[in-house]
Amino acid sequence: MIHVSTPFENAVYAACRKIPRGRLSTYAEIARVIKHPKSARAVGNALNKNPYAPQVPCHRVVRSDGSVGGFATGEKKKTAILQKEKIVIHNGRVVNFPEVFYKLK
DNA sequence: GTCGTGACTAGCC
DNA sequence: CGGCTAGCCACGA
Repeated sequence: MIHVSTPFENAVYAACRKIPRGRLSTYAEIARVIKHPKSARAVGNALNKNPYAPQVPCHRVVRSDGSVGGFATGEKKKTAILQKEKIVIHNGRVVNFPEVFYKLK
């Protein structure tokens, strides 16, 4: 039995996939786009399952305060990938956060 | 049907 | 700047 994504999760993945390389977004932003502005936490849960990885760039989603946040395979891994995408991270924080931030919708 | 948990957020000290 | 609290939503047990 394959994992069945809920409409909510599907919406999260769809929004996340729109984030271009070299840019990033936040859990709150995705939550806002999918019409669940208060569900940033639920968004994190959906990305944690993320059956579409690495098709869905869930690593390009960080916290609203600019900190990297969590990652299924480790926060460290997430940071490494983001740095590959030319995103500058220092001490677990996105240095130029407002510059690389990709506003959805 | 109820409870606990989590890759969160905004507010307050 | 850092730490703590309450509120929020979806999901599994």
